[in-house]
Amino acid sequence: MDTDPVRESILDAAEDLFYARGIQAVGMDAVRDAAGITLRRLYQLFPSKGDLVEAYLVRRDARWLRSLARHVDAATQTPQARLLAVFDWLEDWFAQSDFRGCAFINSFGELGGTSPQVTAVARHHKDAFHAYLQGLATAAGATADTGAQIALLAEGAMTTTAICGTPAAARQAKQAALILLTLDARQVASPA
Amino acid sequence: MDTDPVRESILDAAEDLFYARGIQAVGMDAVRDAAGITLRRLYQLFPSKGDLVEAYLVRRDARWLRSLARHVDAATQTPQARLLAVFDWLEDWFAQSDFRGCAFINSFGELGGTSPQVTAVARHHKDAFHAYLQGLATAAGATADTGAQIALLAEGAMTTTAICGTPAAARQAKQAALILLTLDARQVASPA
DNA sequence: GCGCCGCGAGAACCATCGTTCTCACTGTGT
DNA sequence: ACACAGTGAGAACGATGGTTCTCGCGGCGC
Repeated sequence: MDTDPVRESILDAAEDLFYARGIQAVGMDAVRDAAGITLRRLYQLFPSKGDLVEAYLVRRDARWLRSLARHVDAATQTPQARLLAVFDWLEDWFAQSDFRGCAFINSFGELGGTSPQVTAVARHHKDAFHAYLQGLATAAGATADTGAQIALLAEGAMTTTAICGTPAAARQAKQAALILLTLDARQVASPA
Repeated sequence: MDTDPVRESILDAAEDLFYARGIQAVGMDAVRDAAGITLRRLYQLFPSKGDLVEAYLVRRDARWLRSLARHVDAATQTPQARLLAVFDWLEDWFAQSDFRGCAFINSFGELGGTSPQVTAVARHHKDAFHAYLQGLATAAGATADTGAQIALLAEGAMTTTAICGTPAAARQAKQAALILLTLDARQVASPA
């Protein structure tokens, strides 16, 4: 059910195109060409472009978080290392030649003002990502607030890398996260 | 020259619409209606939509940074307070009812993949903002790297507030910035 | 063999949108 | 008074893109 190969190849093509060029800049014809199918089949599986966009975002959300979690789970030395591994994963992602920022931030910027569906998926994705980071942070002995702050660093690194093209942001964010984390664990800073 | 009232009112209308709905979702007719002028005048002042978009972004860049700098200059108690005032200004911005994130992040997400002009203005804006923060940070006795980290917090707060709608991000970012700043000034954390 | 259902390929349709053109009108210099 | 330059209002044009339709064909049950 979740593994219809035609559906997946359509979503593969749509993801490449939407992520690289933006959603509105990609026509259904381009998706058809890239997927190597007929327009008829495309509309049978996704009755409208909005459905295709939503499916693209939903699948990317699930895969993105799963890939991150796998990388984090691969570095299970300490709870702190798990949290910091997030930024190594981000750094690898940023280094990919086709990196163009967070698909959900981009989609929200493009369609958040007019499409409640896109807004909902983007919000769901960010909520899940931030909750995941807060879980890692609390597991490392920090407060949820520190987890939220570390999430802000990760978000900032994504957009900064995308727009400015500087590869330093991931490492800067990691270093800041380490400081916030160790400080919080030692409770050096007094709470606001 | 810089103060043609018709030109400014067109840019006012375009800014409202582009920022609220996204650029591609706003037609030139909508700009004409909102500005209360004729299409002919519109095209006399901005020969193409691309020109209008670029002028919108360039003006917003200048005004945004000027408004921020004015707020910072109004709080000249200490160099540290100046840097932290940035986050108070952000919090005020985030609280505005029409807040929909950073116009440059949004525009980049929408058109960065296809428009070099939009990419260039967005990059210029982010470079200027980050340089400004790094200047405030070094003035407060921190390193430029700490300034860059604080910039990541600010960027993350913008997108998180826009997408998740949580009003806490500005304060969380401010608190994290304070920690990074004081720690860096005291050189408690060893560099990576 | 023979209807018939579903498919592939692509044209067609319809709305939208960026851009330009028409046309009637008005103010102005002589 | 009159030629004329520029304007407002809106139609028109051309391209694009989402969506649907046509047509010819191949497989499948009787």
